[in-house]
Amino acid sequence: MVFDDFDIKKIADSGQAFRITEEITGKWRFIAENKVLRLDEACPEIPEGFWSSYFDLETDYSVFRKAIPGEDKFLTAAAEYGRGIRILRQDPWEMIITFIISQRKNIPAIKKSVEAVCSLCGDPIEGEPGLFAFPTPRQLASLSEEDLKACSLGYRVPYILKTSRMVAEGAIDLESLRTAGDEELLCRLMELPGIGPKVANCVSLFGYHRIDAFPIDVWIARVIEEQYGGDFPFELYKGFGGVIQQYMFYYGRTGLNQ
DNA sequence: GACCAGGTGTCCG
DNA sequence: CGGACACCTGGT
Repeated sequence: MVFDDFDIKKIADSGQAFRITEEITGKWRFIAENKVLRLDEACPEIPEGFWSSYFDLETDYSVFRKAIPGEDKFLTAAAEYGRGIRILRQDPWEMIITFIISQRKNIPAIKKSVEAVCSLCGDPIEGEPGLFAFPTPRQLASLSEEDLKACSLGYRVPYILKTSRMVAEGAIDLESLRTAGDEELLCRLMELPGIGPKVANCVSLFGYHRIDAFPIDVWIARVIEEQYGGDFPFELYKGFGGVIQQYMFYYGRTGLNQ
């Protein structure tokens, strides 16, 4: 099985998902769409079906790590350090809003805003008092600017409202984009207000499982600059650059000094 | 109180 | 097309 390549803490800290919470030490809660899963970090039992797919358990990540040349000491270390991270299969709509929110925010602030939005207009989750599903496009589009301002969204409020309206009104069909090519997908996503190259790549990677998508944020840019003199060999990782990106990101942000 | 945080849109050369 | 700049708000 893959349990030598599945690490809840690393996944929670990898910045792909912002509704992961350590409820009690060692006991984690995941919320995705309108579903809740609780896992014990010592012996995680992942149900078949939705959650197995969510954690991408059918993929063998060791294959990706083997593509890293031994001479690349940095990436070799990063991949070992990040072993256990998986590219989650999340909902495209949730990724769009979450990563619009994420711009120029730190992780605690992102989580706070996401939870505020869910509580404000998401459906209550059955059997889970106090927990709410991620809002639908229509639910978000129905909010006022003031409602959203109360979620500490600042200048992102118009981005979120406009994007929600566009999706709710069918100006863009997130489902049909599942079959679009990677480039086409990025272009279509960037037609939405508040989505530029970085967010579009995050949505592609985490929402559409385009594991070749390679979001470049300040951390990755820093790593590429400092470790590769600004010239990263993307061609070595064609087809799964996003997995490598996750190792770089996690190591750059969590592992190196700081 | 200043400074910055997992960017984007806009303007200007 | 590249670079500079403003933008809400809270917090490694």
